[in-house]
Amino acid sequence: MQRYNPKEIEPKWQAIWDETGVYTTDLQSDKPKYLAMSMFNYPSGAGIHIGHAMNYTISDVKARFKRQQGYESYHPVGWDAFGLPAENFAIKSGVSPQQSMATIIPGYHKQYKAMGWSNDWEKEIATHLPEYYKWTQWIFSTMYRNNLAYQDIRMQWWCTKCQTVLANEQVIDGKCWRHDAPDDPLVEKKEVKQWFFKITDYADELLEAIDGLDWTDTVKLAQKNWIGKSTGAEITFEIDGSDKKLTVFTTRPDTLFGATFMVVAPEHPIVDAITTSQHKEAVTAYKLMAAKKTEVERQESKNKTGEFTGAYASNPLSGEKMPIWIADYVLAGYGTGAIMAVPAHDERDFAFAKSFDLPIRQVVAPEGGVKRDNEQFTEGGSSVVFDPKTQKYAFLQMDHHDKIALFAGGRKEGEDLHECILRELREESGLTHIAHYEEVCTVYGHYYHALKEINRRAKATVLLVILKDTDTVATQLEAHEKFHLVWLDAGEVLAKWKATDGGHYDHYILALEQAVGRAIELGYDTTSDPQIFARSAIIGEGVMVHSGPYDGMESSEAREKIVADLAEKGLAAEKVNYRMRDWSVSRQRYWGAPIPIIHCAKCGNVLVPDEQLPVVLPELDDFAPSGDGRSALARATDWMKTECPECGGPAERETDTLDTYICSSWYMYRYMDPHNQQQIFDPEQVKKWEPVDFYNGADHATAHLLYARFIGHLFKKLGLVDEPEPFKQFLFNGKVTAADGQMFGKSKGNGIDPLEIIEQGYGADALRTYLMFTAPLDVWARWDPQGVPGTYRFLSRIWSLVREYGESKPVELRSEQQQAIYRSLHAMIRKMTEDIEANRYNTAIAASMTCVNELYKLKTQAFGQHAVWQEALAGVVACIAPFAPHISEELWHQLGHSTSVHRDSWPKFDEQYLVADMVTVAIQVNGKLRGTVSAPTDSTEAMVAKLAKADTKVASNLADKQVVKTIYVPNKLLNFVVKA
RNA sequence: GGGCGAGUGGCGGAAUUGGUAUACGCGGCGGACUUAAAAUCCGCUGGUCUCAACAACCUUGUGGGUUCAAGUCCCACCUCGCCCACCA
Repeated sequence: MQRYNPKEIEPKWQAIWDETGVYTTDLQSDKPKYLAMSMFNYPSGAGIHIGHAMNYTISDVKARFKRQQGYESYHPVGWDAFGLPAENFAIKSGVSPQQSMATIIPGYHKQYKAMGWSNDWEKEIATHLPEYYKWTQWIFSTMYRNNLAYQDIRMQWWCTKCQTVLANEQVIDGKCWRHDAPDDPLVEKKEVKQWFFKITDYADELLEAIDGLDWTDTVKLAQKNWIGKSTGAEITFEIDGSDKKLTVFTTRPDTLFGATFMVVAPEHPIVDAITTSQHKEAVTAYKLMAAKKTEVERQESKNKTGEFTGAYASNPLSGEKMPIWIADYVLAGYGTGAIMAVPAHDERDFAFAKSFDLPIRQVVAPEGGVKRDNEQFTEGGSSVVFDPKTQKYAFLQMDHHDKIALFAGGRKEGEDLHECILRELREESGLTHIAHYEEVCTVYGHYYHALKEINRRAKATVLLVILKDTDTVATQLEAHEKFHLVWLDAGEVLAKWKATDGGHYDHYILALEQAVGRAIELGYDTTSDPQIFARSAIIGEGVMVHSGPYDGMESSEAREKIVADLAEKGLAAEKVNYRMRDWSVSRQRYWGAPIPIIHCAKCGNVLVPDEQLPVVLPELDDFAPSGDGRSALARATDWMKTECPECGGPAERETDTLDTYICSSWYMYRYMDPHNQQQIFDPEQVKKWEPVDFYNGADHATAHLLYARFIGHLFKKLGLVDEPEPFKQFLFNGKVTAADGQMFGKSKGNGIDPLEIIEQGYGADALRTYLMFTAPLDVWARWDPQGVPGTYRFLSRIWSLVREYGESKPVELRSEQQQAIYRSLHAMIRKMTEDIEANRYNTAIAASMTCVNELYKLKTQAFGQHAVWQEALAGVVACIAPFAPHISEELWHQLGHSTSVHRDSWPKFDEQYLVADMVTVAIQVNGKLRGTVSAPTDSTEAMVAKLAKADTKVASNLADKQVVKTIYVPNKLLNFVVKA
């Protein structure tokens, strides 16, 4: 018998598929459509690697499955050809990127075909070809005409040695990627005029549409985070001795009374106007320093830096004077570039206040304990008491159990709060010799007063009390107060409280942390762990304190009330902010689509008329940036000099090119009408084919997906599409790593070359099947050198089975033999149909393996030419065809078919073959498996119970015991609940 | 620091969503075929105890809980991975 030899059959069928156009999609077809694709490839000299093999096989399987199911299925192919790597290669080698692409891309054709991917090559696209980028430019023009494109000056990285602008990814550890030696200069920032798309206009609708997408959850979350919507308010502050006002954005207007200073970004325009002459020098120096700082430096320095401007703002509610500082932790590009600093409730403000010794005032009191009915409100305080000599804290311990509490009590009518707390301490502990005390925080707590039998809600001010000595006077405990004084480490008590669930001690824990943290700061406590007890900002909701008329309100309520009150005076307004910025679309680079703008001295920026598109990228000899911040195009004088489309006078072309993200943000639409010369695409045709049914990639690709969605939403507004979302389903698939879990990489030299695996004789089919089988698609797969031989063996078994069948003689099959074959076949068809649909390729393949194993067993009974065997083998071949297209096509033909297995061949499963006469029912005693019985399908409980009791093992477990009840799940299990 | 996710045999991973844990594959062991090897085919393969079998008990990161029944649900903890990271 002829052996399974992929080296023979794979090239054979690849050639036949090419000739017959099996994978050519009829975009006008009346069949239901299906469009499956992976993110298109960036062509480089390296060719495809194992990651590509994974990505494209995933969408190929999906496309093939649908094609076999009778869909007009389309698996398009294209090249994301513009971009930096090709340009850098051109600069180094002197070969134009146009020429490199012309040699590289045909190389990919061979590799894609060797993998057996069912691409439609008639509709191939490439973003660097004028016929494509004509429409990329048209998108720019469309943005411009719809007031969605504008020019602005932004800071850009600049390498003084290269005399060129750098992209973010070219800045490595603060230095230029080509000049990173120790004596090379740090990159600088330079102001550059750039083009932007106003994607922020679409922020809200792009955010809202996310929930309706059938995408991997983490990717949806990444989209949301990128957009970064936050709701809050803008509040306006008056500045002392100036008619200028300072507006800030905050999500916590409720903490306004806790604002103790203001911070503005160093680049904020107000800085120069308000800085007093005394502080001018220092502020200017700080601004310079901040401008030079790289991102890395900013992140390295954990300590907050800043400079006082000498100016003061007034708190619009309390009238309090607050110093205005500048600091680079406030970003010019977000909100208004200025904040009100609330150190008690914001980590960054807290750190800043500590650095510069600015006041910290708590205004939100967290609430702990469990809320109960009919609570009585009390006001009072607690004390955290420390003895520096023994380095221990004093607590109360209940006489009868080990509950530990702070000293606490309610305030009497007319009593001073601090007096009250110290009085309670004296009465409960007898401690009176106090060296120092101060307020550390205020908390609210719910508790049950066991002796008075009432529920309480208490507002407690917490004092840190430092003792002179531990001498005591007699305690004055009331009859019900049965507790005594104990000295403990703060860490022990904290651990104990934290271990108690239910949140009963939450407010105590906070009070203890704050108090101990303060004792450490003051230098009294030298033994508690400063990591655990570091004082920090109090984040979250609570009850308002130290906030004048808002005291006692819930913070969420105060938030609205304060904004409303200020709004009446025109000093505040609700405001939504987005983290997302407008899309910077211009690059001072050669290898991209030229921006279709002409600069005229008389008319300003003028759009190149649509009929003059494309603005063709001229071929040059030198592709390096021109040194003045412009691309190499600035040296292409003939190209650059043109006339103004409006006045006909002399004018210059824009020398910036478009960000490659634009090219990739609309390519899916071009796939649907790739050869259109008249328009970007025919809207009617796209409306038939949109959206992409299945899209996958091994990256969150947050920016790419967001930009593509933006284009979709814009096209919807323009009436070019019906569906604003371009990708219906997106699967974020895992990558392939080395066997040891390390990433594959050129530098590591551990790469796996898919073509080499194919060449070794295992073939593309075994490789494809292995990649889809080894792990769920969203899990990172580890490369197992034994894996491909394993799937090769599986395919060989199918091969042998079909070949043996072909050489066999006719046989008779008994009805139960036929049934057994059918049951096995249809179980596989059902499982594979469902699993491939749901992207569970690994279990789909497992189902086909199970079926093949069963057929091997059945084969020993009776094997030979018979309609049932013929059907079973054809079914197996058809079902593995999406994974292993070559072998299945070969065997399909060997089984007598004359048309391709890859169209309209997917078998349907029939439930009738899956219903068994007998089922295995598990028998449990008290939930433990004690045996199984074989019973007719849909047996009654009584019938199964009878069978079960006949089982010796079950019977022995039931002996001497009384059956209390039974649980019966038909066709599944019977559970006897017994007691001795 | 914040967010998300995951811990199941020697390994990659299954488990119809609360109902027989370890499907399928890899690896390992044994057998058949062969002069022999490779290839192929068949069988066994979670642990403890045991020469072996039977039986029993244990087992889904750890500890508790809910339930007739928990890998699956709830609470706490441990470990790992990923993404974001001064966004007010």
